[in-house]
Amino acid sequence: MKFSRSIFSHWRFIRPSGRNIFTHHSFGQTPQKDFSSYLNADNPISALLLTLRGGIPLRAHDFPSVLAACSSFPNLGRQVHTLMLKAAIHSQPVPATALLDMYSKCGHVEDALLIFDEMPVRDAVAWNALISCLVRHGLTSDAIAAFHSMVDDGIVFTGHTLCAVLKACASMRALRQGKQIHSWVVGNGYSSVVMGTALIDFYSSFGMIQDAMEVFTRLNCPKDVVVYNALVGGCIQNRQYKEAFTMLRNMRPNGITLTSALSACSELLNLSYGKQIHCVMIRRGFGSDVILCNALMDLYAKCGEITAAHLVFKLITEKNVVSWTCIIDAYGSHGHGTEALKLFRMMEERKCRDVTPNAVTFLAVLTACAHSGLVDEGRLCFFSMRDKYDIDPGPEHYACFIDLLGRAGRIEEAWDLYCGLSESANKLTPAVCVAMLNACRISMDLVKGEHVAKHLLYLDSDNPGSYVLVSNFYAAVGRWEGAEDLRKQMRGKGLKKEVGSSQIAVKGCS
DNA sequence: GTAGGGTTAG
Repeated sequence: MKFSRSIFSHWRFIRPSGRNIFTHHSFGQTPQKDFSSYLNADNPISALLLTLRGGIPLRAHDFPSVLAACSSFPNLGRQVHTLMLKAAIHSQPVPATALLDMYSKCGHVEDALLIFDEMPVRDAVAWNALISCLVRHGLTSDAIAAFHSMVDDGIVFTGHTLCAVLKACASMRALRQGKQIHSWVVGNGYSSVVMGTALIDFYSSFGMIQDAMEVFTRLNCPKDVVVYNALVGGCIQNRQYKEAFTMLRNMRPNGITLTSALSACSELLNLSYGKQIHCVMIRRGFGSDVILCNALMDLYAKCGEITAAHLVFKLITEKNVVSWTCIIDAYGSHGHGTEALKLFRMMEERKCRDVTPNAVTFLAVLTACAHSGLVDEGRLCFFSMRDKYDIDPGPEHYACFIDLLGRAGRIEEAWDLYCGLSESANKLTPAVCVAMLNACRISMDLVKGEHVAKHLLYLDSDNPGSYVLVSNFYAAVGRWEGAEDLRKQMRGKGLKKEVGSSQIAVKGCS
């Protein structure tokens, strides 16, 4: 790919650090040496595994780092808890706080709270860990209550406390209280880059991007990539794309920055910036990153660059269900149904864990069949959802399949499906009715069509689009008086069909 | 031992 001028050309090549905690995982002949080297090399999981296999016991001060490494492995974490009980150090503030945090990060809130309850002495860090745990799990009012209890207990709160409370304020939509924290932070010299990030995130969540920018500008300490990302993300969430791209030009991005940048490109359908971000991804060693590649692939496909989308797909080393769904949808929505089906079969053949097709994948496959008129393939796929994958087809799958049958003139088969749905009211959605009505229009079936039309107008009586569709149906089958009557009903209700619109970036970013 | 950034497919 050639780019005349890159907006991101000065971004330097830096490989992301991706140290794997299992990298040094091999049990040598000298466990004692391995044990301490694992701990020294910050590879606590391997040290823990040696301990659990009857090796050297962990020392009291080893527990916090081992627990921190267990935050994605709850079963290991529980085993560490048992070791702590045996060593009678489970109630000491430092290891107990680490234990609380481990349970919190593993999603075991009840266990985390139990640890806190059983702590005989609770210092500020223990309280902070508790408040963070409550905020993390959406228990915001409990978090605020805990903050008050902490103060009541005479514990002096810290910057950590205020960051967690600020997050709670954002999710409770407590703007005034959050602003109070801001004033307090400024007045008492609690500013830091972390606090600044929390404040930027807080103001962004209220759409107050100017205030977020002011926090950033006034930040009187070295700015790191996280605080930049918070502001870039805030700008994008608040649709301030120009500001976001200006910031992007003046920073050194990491994977998270690029994720935000790609989401902005997708929102704007801006392929030019997308291609430049693609170059940066390659230069910075993110060329195979599954999340970034999926987003990029989708952008290429949305912009009609199907070959580029496929190239990106091929480069993903660990393709997930989203990657496969994306590429199937890319081909399918551009009328390449056979290619989409070929990819779907390749996906099925993989039979790997995590790459099993899901409901979204099936929708992509059905859409692909519908766009290319592949009736038999579509039918096979529709029925394999339940038979082979135990996925209950949703109304969107029915709508798509009925549409496919309707276009092929298979009105009776479509009707049978439609009638079968009448028993489950939640599946007979306006979209299903629209698909069935179209099928009736194509087959000029007045009786069935009138039945469907009636139901559509019952379900979607305030949607002008439904009246237009029904009116078009009557016109198509030659019932002009019916068509005119519908238009009159629509006018009588004061409904007006909105004019369709679409947009694509031609120059610049907005 | 506790705090800050994003999450991709319809």
